[in-house]
Amino acid sequence: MRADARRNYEKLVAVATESFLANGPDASLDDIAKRAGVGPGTLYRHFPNREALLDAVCVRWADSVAADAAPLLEAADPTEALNDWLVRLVDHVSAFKGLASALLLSTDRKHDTAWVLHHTSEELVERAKAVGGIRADVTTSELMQLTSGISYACGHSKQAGKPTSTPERLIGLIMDGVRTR
Amino acid sequence: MRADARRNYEKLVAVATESFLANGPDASLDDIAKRAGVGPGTLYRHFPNREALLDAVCVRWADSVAADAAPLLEAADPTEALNDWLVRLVDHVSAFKGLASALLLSTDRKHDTAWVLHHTSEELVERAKAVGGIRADVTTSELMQLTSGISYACGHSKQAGKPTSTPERLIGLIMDGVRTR
DNA sequence: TTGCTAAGCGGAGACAGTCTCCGTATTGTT
DNA sequence: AACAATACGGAGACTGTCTCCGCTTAGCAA
Repeated sequence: MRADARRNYEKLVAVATESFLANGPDASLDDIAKRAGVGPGTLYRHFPNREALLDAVCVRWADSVAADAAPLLEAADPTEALNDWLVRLVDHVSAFKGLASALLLSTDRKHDTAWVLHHTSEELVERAKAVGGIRADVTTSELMQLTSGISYACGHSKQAGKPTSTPERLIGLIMDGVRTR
Repeated sequence: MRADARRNYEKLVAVATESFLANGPDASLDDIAKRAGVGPGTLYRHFPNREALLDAVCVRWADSVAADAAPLLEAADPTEALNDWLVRLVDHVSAFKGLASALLLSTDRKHDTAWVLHHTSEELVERAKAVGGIRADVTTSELMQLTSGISYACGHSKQAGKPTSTPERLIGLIMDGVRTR
């Protein structure tokens, strides 16, 4: 890859992140190109469609989120650690304006980013199961579905200006159904 | 309202329902107008923007869903009735391609449609609480948030072709956290 | 250095969708 | 039958997506 190509690629991802965050996932691509100081042609060569650009943006995001889990993996109480992780996940996805909620639903090993999140979650789930903290019949995918759903719901009811229950509370309800007793 | 105006209004809602179902919430409005045999101007006078048309479509839908709850209100086991209702709600929202998921998040009395759904749910929740079937600290809004989240997650993971847990299962998990014991 | 070439750039423009304006047509009433 | 008031609908301005292709530039080899 030529140096100028790499430069433009980086710049585009950076600008796109900013713009998606500010204007939601429908931000104008031509506008992103302009802000990055390149023509639309350049943007579309690097990222054939909106999805691809969104993906690239999410990749960077997901890595930083997954890094967040490291301390939780060594926590004394794995069940509480799992609880914390799910709350953080909701917070992160919300902060990212739902751009990434699709990633939580993926179990695709080929899609690196999604896999990182799924895998990280799985480790925490397994640790909690190992100490008998949560039911053995609950799968990581199920928790991811519920978590992404909560992110969605929190994001959208907040957007509508409604008084909304906190992510902590909703994750808490889920965990109440999942914890052994 | 003039007779021709009413006719066009009805036709537009009917065609829009069909088109949104077929093409998702981004279906072309000019195309809907054309199919309804009217000009774009007519569509936009009746419905100043996409949101308004979507709303009108959802109104009809929500009424039919709420009607579905009638028998459940008299069920012998209110807790199971609530469980059933939530599952149906997810099914309905999914069948409606998520067009209406926003409605579940609203607690707005002024928005008739959303209110019908919220109110119906509330009755079922209250009945379940009355017999001590579910925790008193759980609110209808919280259940609606979780339910709409599940609809979202099921819809999107299905769309991505992933093996996905059933709505019954996920609602079941929620109910496990909410039931008294 | 210089010159070459593949890789990359970016703008013009085709296309599709949203929404508005306003002259024309239709309705329902007197 | 005539006349308001109401409603219609198409032309077109505007915005955004995405493609095509002539031009530019980086990187390499002599």
